[in-house]
Amino acid sequence: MMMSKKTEVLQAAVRLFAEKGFAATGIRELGSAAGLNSATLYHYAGGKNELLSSIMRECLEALLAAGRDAVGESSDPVDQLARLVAAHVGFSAENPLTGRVTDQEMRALDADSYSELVALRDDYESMFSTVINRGIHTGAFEVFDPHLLRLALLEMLNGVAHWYRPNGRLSCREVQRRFVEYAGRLVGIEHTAWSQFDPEPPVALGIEPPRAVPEVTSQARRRITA
Amino acid sequence: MMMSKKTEVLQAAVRLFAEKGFAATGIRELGSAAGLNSATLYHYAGGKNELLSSIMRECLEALLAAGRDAVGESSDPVDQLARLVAAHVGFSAENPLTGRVTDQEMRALDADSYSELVALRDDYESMFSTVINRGIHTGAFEVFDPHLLRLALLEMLNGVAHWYRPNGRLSCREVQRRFVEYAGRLVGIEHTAWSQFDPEPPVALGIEPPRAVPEVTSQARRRITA
Amino acid sequence: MMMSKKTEVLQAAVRLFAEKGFAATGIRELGSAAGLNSATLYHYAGGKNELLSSIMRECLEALLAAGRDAVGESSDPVDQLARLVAAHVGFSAENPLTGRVTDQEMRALDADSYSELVALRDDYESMFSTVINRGIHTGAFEVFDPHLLRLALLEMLNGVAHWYRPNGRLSCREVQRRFVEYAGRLVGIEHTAWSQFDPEPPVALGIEPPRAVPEVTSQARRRITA
Amino acid sequence: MMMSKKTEVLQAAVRLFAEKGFAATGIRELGSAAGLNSATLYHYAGGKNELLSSIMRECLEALLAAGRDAVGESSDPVDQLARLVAAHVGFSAENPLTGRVTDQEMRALDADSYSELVALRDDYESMFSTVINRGIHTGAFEVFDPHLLRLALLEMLNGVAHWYRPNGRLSCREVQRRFVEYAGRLVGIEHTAWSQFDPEPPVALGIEPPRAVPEVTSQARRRITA
DNA sequence: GATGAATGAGGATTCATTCAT
DNA sequence: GATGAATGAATCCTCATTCAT
Repeated sequence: MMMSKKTEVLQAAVRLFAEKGFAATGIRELGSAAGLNSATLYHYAGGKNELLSSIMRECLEALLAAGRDAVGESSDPVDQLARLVAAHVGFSAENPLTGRVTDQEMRALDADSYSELVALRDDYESMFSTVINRGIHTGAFEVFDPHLLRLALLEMLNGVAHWYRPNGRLSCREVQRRFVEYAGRLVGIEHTAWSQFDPEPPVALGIEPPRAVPEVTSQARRRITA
Repeated sequence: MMMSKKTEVLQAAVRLFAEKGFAATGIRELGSAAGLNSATLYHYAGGKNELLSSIMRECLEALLAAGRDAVGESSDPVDQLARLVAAHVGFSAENPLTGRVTDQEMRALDADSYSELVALRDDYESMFSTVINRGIHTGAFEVFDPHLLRLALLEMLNGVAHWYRPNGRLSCREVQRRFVEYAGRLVGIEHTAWSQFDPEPPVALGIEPPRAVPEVTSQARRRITA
Repeated sequence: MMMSKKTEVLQAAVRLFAEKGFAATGIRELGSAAGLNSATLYHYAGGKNELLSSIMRECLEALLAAGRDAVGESSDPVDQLARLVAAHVGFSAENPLTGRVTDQEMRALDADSYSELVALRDDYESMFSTVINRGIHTGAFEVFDPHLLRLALLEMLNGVAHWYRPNGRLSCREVQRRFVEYAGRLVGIEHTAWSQFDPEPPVALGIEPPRAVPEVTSQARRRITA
Repeated sequence: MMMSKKTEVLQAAVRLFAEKGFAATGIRELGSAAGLNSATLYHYAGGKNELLSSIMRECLEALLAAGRDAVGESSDPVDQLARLVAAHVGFSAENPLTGRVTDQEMRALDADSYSELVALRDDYESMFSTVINRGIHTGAFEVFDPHLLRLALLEMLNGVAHWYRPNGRLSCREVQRRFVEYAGRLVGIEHTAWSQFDPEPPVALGIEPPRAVPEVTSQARRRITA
């Protein structure tokens, strides 16, 4: 199936913004990465700022939807946390570049987009607070300082986008399961509670650039770390 | 005591790089933030790139030194991990802007500085691997996938620089103690093991800009998160 | 016939480089001399260095071609020398600004262009050596120190670009014939040998700026020297 | 004997102006080449422009004096021409850097210095005109177009400063004698007329930088051309 | 005599963006 | 849809020069 030109442009933007940063990426660079004249790019995507806010909106809306799905599946906080963590990790592993851009380039947004997108992000993060608080309330979790823990947990999860490599040692599913265990430990749950848990496969965004499929040589394999 | 002009320049640079990013910060902006003509800035600090690499070198060397001190205090992996975590958290809380710049702007470095500073960072991170592996070896830790856990732990610790506010709800010392507990849970240690632990107060870098002491209004208080 | 914009730019550059020197000519100055914003200039011609190397390449290639034509017309060294001298003088008189720039700004070239263009120049100059040596070998020339003579002769010929004025006392053709006589004397040939010689009219480069046609006042006439 | 600091500064300026051109030479560069802070340089030599005009004044006055000496030795135009040529060649060979700067950087002078120094140069060059015209008048020279010939001759002589290398194949004295022969041919004199001529050794200017004495290896010797 | 500090002006180049074609 | 041409503003950095010490 053909990909729309606009999607190609967004993919190129995600790739370059993730690699070099928004401010360090030129609009001609973006154009030529998408096979377009820089003027044509305006036709498809508007200026550089709109490109960025489109990316972040797409990312945060998908993340929010995934989070809502996760939480909606069950009313048990233990289950909800597992699903939320797995969803976040899966999302980050499947869309690492988009995730990194969204995480790091908030400051580059113009005022309007900033408030719009911060609101989305806050909505998303509040789901974690809710679940953690309910787990404590039900006695399932034993947490030192839930507010602080939410910050710690989210940073740990966001970090996945920093180091995950699609052809690394661990599959996405394995990383999801490990992180569910880590999260469980952080909230004070026995390991056994998760043993049956089977994470949902993550959603791949249309704007996440395809991973350059590497020729897997033994040398390359050795360098891949996770 | 007077602060050297060079230090003032570095502080201004840290503040702006942290706030807007390296690429988005202009050299005139840096100059005027330090009360200097942009040309004079070159007299003290060389160009923009040297400014960045100076900052990161200072940061990583101090972090490495703090890490070595922490590990050197004891030969018990449980103790070493606690000290390492407390040192990292303390460093990040005391020098959040410097820490964020160092974390996020690696990609902006020229080739030479990049390899120099990556080497420092790798040295630092390998201390965590060493301690984790020793803890597993002695049976003190029970870890699912130590390599992955080190990644998760480091991201959680680095995150402190993202959200810590000096006048927030928790003091640096309190955050240190909490994070030692979190780290302990991640490696599978009983709470009681840490109960006596008293973290070292962190080192404040000369280049970390002084925190703008806020007038504490009720509105501001509401925005402060940790 | 319209002249291409790129050619206009090169003409402006030749004029300014000849008048003020490469280093003393600003890029904004170049732009406005060509009726262009300095940024637009980059669109047509690349940076200042490319402008210079384009000029010199064009000049040396044309000179080399003219020299090869000259030498190729005959196998008699006497004839070859006459044609070579006439070609060089004609070229210098027709393209004095381009010639001066090429002569004087070698040192301003970047390393790559430098070696490329020095090679062209050496090729050109070696034609003189060859002809002089052949003339000595056949007995047509009687020369004290042929190597030194080639240096002296070439400087004399290059000098034409320093003083020639298109509307001066002597036409290009007259200067050519005189210089053929001078060259003949330097290699020890009787005057009569050249009497029939009729020089080729020189090639005008597209990048040589058009001579400002002067209003011929008596004052101006007095200042014109050749 | 110690050299005055001012002389050191002028030597450094001559060397750099000759090598890179006036406009491309920075004042800090000049300072450090003379072992001075750039501010101190102002104490000894005034600004960049004064440095240049000092150099050219020194050069042209010495050249003019040498020319007057040469012409004053005899009243025979044949002899006068030989002495003038020898003096010019000697001067150029002994002071090539100063000579090149003086020749090429006229355009960089401010208006006042320009008229002053052009006047000196014109005085000097008019000596050649005078001698040539007298030689023609007495029947000693047979010249096609004396005005043009003066131009040709002077360019040939000035050229010496472009290629002469002090440790080259030919000594200064040898080059002088050859060029007297060449000049003689240009004005139509029999070789024999010069056979006894013994050129004066040239004057070395105080501002001409000392030639870097090369280690004379066979390889270096091969690269030296004249 | 000597110099570090300081600066406004200007250096070359790239920027994001628009618009006529 | 697509693009070459165009530009003002901004980029980092270096300039020659002055002056207090």
